[in-house]
Amino acid sequence: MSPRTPEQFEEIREAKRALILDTALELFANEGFFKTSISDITKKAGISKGLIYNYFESKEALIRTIAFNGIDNLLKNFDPNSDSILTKEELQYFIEQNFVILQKNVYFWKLYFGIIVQPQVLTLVEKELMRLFIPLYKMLENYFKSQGKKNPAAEARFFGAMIEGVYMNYVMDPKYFPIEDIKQKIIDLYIK
Amino acid sequence: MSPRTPEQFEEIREAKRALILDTALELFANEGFFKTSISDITKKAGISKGLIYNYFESKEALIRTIAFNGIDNLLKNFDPNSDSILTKEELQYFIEQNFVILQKNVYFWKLYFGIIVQPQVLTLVEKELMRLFIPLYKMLENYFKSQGKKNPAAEARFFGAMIEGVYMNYVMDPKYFPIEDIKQKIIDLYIK
Amino acid sequence: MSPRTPEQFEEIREAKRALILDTALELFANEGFFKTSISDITKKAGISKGLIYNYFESKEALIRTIAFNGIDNLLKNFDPNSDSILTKEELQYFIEQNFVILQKNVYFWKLYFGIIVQPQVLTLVEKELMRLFIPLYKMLENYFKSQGKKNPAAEARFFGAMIEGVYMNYVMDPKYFPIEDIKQKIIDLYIK
Amino acid sequence: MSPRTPEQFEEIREAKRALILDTALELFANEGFFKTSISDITKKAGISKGLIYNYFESKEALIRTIAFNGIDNLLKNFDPNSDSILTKEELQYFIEQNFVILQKNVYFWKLYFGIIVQPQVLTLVEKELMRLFIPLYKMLENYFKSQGKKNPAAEARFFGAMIEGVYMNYVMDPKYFPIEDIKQKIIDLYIK
DNA sequence: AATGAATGAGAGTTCATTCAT
DNA sequence: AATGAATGAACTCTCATTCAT
Repeated sequence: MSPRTPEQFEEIREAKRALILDTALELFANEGFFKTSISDITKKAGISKGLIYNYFESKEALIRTIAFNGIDNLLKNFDPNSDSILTKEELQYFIEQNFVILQKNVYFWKLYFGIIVQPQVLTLVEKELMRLFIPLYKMLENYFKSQGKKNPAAEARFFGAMIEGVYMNYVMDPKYFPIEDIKQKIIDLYIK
Repeated sequence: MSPRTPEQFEEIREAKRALILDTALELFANEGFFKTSISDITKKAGISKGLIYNYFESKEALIRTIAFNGIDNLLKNFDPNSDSILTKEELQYFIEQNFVILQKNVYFWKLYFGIIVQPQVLTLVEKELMRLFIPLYKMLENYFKSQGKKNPAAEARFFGAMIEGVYMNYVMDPKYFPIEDIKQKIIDLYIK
Repeated sequence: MSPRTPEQFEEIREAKRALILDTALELFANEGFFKTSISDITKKAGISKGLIYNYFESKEALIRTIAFNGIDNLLKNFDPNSDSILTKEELQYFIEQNFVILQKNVYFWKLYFGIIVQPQVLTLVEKELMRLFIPLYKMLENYFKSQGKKNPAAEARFFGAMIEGVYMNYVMDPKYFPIEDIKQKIIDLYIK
Repeated sequence: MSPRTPEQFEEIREAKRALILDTALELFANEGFFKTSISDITKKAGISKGLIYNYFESKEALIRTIAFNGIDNLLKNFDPNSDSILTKEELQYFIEQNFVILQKNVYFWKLYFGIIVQPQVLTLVEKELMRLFIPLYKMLENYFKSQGKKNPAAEARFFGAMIEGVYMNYVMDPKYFPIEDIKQKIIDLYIK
């Protein structure tokens, strides 16, 4: 008869919040942000339409939260120190980590591509996403400079574009894309 | 004041059709398919809302036409003969052609990425787009086989993914992406 | 830690009830009935959303209670005996009392005008409000009749309308409305 | 078969616009702005829900248009020249005009009171409404000054408040409010 | 061939109210 | 007595599409 304790409420909130985020991520990733209605999300999550606004201010706030969560989660796995220069072994580890992360976060990467290819749509999110990759590019640039490359910035951008292309092809067709062979190919290319 | 000949009518129709397609392509590419309303297109094209349905059955038919036109236009520039095997010189030409086409069709490629990253959205279009690239992949596979590569299919997919990654980075940031350096880098990589 | 007596419970209930009524009055008056949500009230009162329904059946019941309380409180200050006929001195006192009450209950009067100008909205409340003014009108009518006025009913309604107009202007702009001058003007007008 | 001429379209638009404005004014006046939904308006006007947005940007734009139209229409009947000073005869005409206007625009005045008593709701409209009455107050002030009144500003505000009170009582109960008697009473009061 | 007024389904969002605790 | 998560109906607004002219 007595009300739930604040801790109980907090538990409920956390669980429900996570349910909404997970459901929304899956739908946004698979169906696209615009094709996914709030109704779609609440139906799949088994909650009422109103409840989602108890947890998120708006549909855009929802995707922004998802995007930032994803990036946070991502960067935890990298922690690139852009000042120190990578050794070849560390680059190999970095590449391999990339593939681990890719395969563990397919939904997130689908969403990521859905966002970046429509810049005007979610400007804020997109700008933030970009900014988060800057340290990674810096790190790569430093590495290529240390390797005596003539144009380390271009090398870094090529590396990034290549990885992004591989990511995109994988998330679009994870079943048949020869991800292992391609990982090996990239390692051979950069680690000799 | 004399009545128009059937040929003149046809000319007018063709011009209007092209106007609609061009306008829609630009808007779809820059603003995204969902953010672009039929009204946006007719306003920018200076025509009435009804007229667009005189030429296209629906908004989806419109984007499908644009996508197919783009692909057609694209393949004209390649005309890959998947039976004959490329020489190294031909591959170099193929790569260079790729970059020419990329830079000549930025709008189309923006649209392309907008479409493929949301498969469920425009299933038909996406399926067709994929199918059109099969001969190119076949051609690449044959080439890598002729070069004695162990896994020519994976090599082809890697090549395709890499190109796609470069394309995507270029269309998102054509001003600063070091496209020339990267073209050279790819040529060096594959042509030695 | 000793259990509370029934009297203490009653005290707590009364205090909570008053808190809700005061908070709601202020918000209804300043922001309007429709613009004020139950959430707004509970937030400002520092209570939970459920609690308000422990004290009031519905949002409409809440405003109805507020309106009736206000009127009760008002009439206590007048206690017009509609049978006995006012002297000039008593009318002057009545007028002066009016201005005291106006300045002491600005929130209530704001709410009052918010309610009466939208009759269909809160029919019940509005009907009740009207009914409560009948004795005042009767009293005024009697007074004007005793003063030999040809049309005492019209005189009473004019008096009422004038007062209402002054009230409305005051609550809308209490800082700059020259309330004292106007009180004097009315006294001069009716008391000679 | 040929499309309507621009003139025909203009005619249609004007007629429909007027229908929407009239319907909305009646509903806003009688039921209140918040109680009246866009659906209520379109249902009563016999049009589809979407159409209203072909003519007005939003519900607020709709009430703003109605309010400004009403004021425009009103001021046309006054055209107060705030520099020249009214004679007694002109003041009498002004008062009589007031009552003509009141009785011809009952819906507008209901709406007017609905708006001004909820200042926070439609700030913009309300501010504008107020501004439009300034010349009238100025004119009254000048008149009372010319009559040798000690406090012409307060006299003007009292006059305005009294008129407003009468207006409000009339629109709330036009059937029984003794408007003619009260008009005479005011004329007697001010014209002697 | 061309117009744009009109439709209506469905979107995102709000909020009075309920209810398990 | 008290909590706040949860509901669902109703809201404002959008937009692809239709159709009379």
